[in-house]
Amino acid sequence: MSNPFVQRLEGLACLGEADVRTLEDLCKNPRDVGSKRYIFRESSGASSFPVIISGWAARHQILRNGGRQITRLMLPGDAYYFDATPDSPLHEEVITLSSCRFVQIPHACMERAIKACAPISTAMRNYGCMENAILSSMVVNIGRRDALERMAYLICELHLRLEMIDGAVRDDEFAFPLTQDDMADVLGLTPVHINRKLQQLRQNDIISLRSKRMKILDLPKLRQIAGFNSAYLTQGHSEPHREMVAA
Amino acid sequence: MSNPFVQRLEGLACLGEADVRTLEDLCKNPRDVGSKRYIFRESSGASSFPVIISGWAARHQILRNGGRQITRLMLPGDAYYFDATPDSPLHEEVITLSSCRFVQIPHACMERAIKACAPISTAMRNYGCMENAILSSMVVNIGRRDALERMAYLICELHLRLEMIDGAVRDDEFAFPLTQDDMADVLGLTPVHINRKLQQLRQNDIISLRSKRMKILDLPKLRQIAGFNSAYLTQGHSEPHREMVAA
DNA sequence: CGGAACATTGACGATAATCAAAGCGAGTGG
DNA sequence: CCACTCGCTTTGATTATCGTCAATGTTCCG
Repeated sequence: MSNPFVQRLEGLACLGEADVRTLEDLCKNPRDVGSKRYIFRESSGASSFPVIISGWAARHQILRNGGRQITRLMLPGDAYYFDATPDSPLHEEVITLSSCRFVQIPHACMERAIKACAPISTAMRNYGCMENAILSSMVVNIGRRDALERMAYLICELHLRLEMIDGAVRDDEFAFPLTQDDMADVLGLTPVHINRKLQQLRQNDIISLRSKRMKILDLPKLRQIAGFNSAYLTQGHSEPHREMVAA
Repeated sequence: MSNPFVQRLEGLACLGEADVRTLEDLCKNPRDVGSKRYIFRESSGASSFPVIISGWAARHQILRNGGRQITRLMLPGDAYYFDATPDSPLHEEVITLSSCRFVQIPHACMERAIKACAPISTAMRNYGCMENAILSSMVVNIGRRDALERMAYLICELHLRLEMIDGAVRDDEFAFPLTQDDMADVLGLTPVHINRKLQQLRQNDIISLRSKRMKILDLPKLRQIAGFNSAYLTQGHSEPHREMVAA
């Protein structure tokens, strides 16, 4: 199976054979770690950045009151590529949410690759834009949707992102390593509340989630709750999830 | 006064004289518009992107229930530069929040500049990373801080961003064109709630805000409430704003 | 002067947080 | 193989932050 990071970049710019080889060179010597391991710690002068090959990870920040917010779920092919010359200290850390295989790419090597290959430069720029778009949608999700909508949206987003990875989704079913605590920290809610809303989705036969496997039973309804999908948005102002059974 | 966009990019990469000239060429023919005008509408095939020269603007999304979330406040020098070849439709629009001067840069021209000048390419890549960092901090802010903390954080962030622009801040005082409705849509709250929390900050002599001018009276306390500032974060787990007078 | 947009206030309601306890399930060690 | 533990999930009761609704005030502008 080919490298998901390379595949990702191929989707973001037109790469030549030489570019692909250059990237694959950067991804040699992957490492394996277990769940809940830090693979990037706050340290401004970090000289390399992690790229996820398999498994899930997350970027998060810890607040002074002990609160935690995950800012980005990292799926296979995702990288924590940041400003190569950061003045501002990075508050974010990267932690694995499942067993993971990942590579550490030295910044200097990536810089070299970017200088040498224009398509790689374009791909990385576009990667930043894509991350940006996902972050924007997270802001909207957390800022303006209620708990049920948020959760539905998250599931829709993950479903879509996973579909773009070889063999990650089959019959709308996929591995889902997040604990309810993790989901709470993604969505800005409490674990207890997550639990209750999950059950609401389950009882309405919209999803099933057991032993770290998620199956979407009713994708249209899930998307409707989430207000996902541009098609839905442009269909005019249809009503939110009124027809759902009350909890 | 020099162009704030060029200054911004100069802060993000080391530009040569030729690069600066190229960028200044891109910024010819600015346009002026009044407040609450769209300067970028949802339209996937947009051929140019806006750059703010003076005034404030915002990227936002409108939800199907009429809700609105601002995902990014755009200050002078900020651009809405997105993926040059977007497959996914853009849901975001850019609206001015005050009278604005801005330029529209054709994507093709920016592409050409990026191809021709490596430093510009680097600067734009870093610009994306910087936006990313701001968006991450917005996610944390909205996801895990209460209303008062959120507002304090927003003010701190804007103060810091404005300080980097020539003449925008003087004695911790600056133009602040946001209405309370705008602030609500930035912070994921309601206007009524914004109003009450603003008063809390005013009554504690932390800020003053009158006729679109913000003055920070007690920056340390404001930052303390917000949990801003890495210095503060690393000072150990000090207590949140307990000493504040209850509303 | 009149109107519109924006800000302020109060009363009430609802969503989500908090606290606390019990249940479940997978892996570990005796 | 069973008891035990640990992490995670589930449940109930209670609290509080924030939202909603509605009315009044204020400021700005033509």
